[in-house]
Amino acid sequence: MRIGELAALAGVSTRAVRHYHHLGLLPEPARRANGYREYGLRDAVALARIRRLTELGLGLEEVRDVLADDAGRELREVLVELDEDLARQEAAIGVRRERLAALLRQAEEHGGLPAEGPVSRELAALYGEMARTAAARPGPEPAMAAKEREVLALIETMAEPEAGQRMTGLLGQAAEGPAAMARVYEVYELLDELVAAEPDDPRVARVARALSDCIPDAVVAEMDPRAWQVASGETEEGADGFMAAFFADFAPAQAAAVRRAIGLLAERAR
Amino acid sequence: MRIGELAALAGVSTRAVRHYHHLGLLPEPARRANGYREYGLRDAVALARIRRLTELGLGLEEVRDVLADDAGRELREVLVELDEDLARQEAAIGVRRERLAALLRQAEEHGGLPAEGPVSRELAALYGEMARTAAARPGPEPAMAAKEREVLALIETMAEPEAGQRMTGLLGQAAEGPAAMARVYEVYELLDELVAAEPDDPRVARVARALSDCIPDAVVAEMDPRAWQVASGETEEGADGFMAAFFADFAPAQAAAVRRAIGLLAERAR
DNA sequence: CTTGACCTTGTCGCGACGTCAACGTTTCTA
DNA sequence: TAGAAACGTTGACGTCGCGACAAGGTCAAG
Repeated sequence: MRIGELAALAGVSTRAVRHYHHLGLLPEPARRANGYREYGLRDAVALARIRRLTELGLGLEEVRDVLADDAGRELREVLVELDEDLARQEAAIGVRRERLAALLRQAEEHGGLPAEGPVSRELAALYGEMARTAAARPGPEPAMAAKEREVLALIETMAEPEAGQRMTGLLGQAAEGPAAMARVYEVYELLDELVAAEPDDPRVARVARALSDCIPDAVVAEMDPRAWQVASGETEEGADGFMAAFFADFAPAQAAAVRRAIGLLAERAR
Repeated sequence: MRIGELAALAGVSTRAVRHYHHLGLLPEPARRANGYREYGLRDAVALARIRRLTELGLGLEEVRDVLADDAGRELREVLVELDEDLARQEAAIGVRRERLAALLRQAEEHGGLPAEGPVSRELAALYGEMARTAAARPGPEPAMAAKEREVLALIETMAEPEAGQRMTGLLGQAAEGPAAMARVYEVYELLDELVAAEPDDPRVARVARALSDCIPDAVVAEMDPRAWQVASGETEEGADGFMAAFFADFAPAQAAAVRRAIGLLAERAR
């Protein structure tokens, strides 16, 4: 047999056969006078075994080890290990398919794939409300509003879906209705004015109070108690660094205002 | 944020972030005076979206397309396609795991993994019988015996398990018992003598008859009718080329003897 | 003699980064 | 104040199982 016949017999490519030679998986056979490799049934048997092992999912190195040791002991271990690996892969694929199915279902129920733009329908609704409010107000939209959208999107993409959507839901409840959202926008403008201020600017306290006043008591009562630690700066170094990034993205005076607002909310929660 | 903080926030490596920059997935942010990249929450949002898409299994090129088009239409198509792909992978893994489980089960029932050495327990038994016969006979084992083992192993590794094991079972039945196997070994020696003979050597006919006489009528009756075509040379060019390799591995006179033996069996089958 | 199907060796490419290398910057510590 | 540890920068190579191509040599048939 020449290499093409051998390869066809085993159902692999000639390139693969040469590759196996190169890796030492399959011994190089004798050559004809013209340099062609000359194979016998022995080689077909060996190649078939290689192919069966690779089809089981073994890497070529593993196949070589198994063929070399030829003990049978090691093969069993490798196969068991391989099966565990396959089980993990299968589980991972299952998870991904479930998430895909969830995404596609959600996309059909209310158009809008969560993987892009606003994540959840709650957040999409909030974005819509903000857009309407901005359109109804004179002048350009406050820069703070855009930043707020970013923060919310980040929270939803990074936190567990449950927690993220709960938070968005709370905020949507806090700014429910055009009037409430209009007040929020006024606070955005106040925050915008702090962009170049010092952290000890007297306006910081007033903005913090205005921000706190935007949140109704019902919402404050349901907020995550861990949030109150943020005001004291405890979480800045710990956890996932999210809050650090959050505050670092603000101007100093803005960060101070937000921090103090959270402190006010903490007091109200008690 | 510097790149390490961003990466930690999103749960990826800094290398991955730079990779995304390189591919144009994530825009290069402004640099500090020292050349460090400076990131904001915007980038964290973008990176989180990239990560979610890649975790769904999209390739980076696909992610870039999706982010660029931002239509949502295309994303749905990609996701559906991806789900089909995952389904295929899942099925393939399932098949592999089933085969693995079958292998391991068989290995426990009677030690000996089919992926190495003799394939089935029938063949292992046959090998054992051959070894005993060879030990009981004077002189070295005929070369033909080793070749026979190779052929049988090849058949079992390449054919469907069912057909291969049936064939081995038949042969085991044909050479059942020490006396029968001893007669087979005598035929092996006759075949060995033909290694340098011409195809028209008068011994060819006698060897063919001896070979045919080794197979009892009960076995002939159960053999695959397609085998009879082999004697006429019909299958040499068709099918999978296995028979071509089979005969090519013999010396010309040996091949002729086997072919004529099959012809004799075909007559007996009628 | 050409054509086309085979064979030879050798090298690059893929996908999503990991992992040096060789160097500069910042920050903590003795 | 020096040095070390821990960051950052760009660039290039390694991974895995071959596929694809280059640039030829060999062989049977028309």
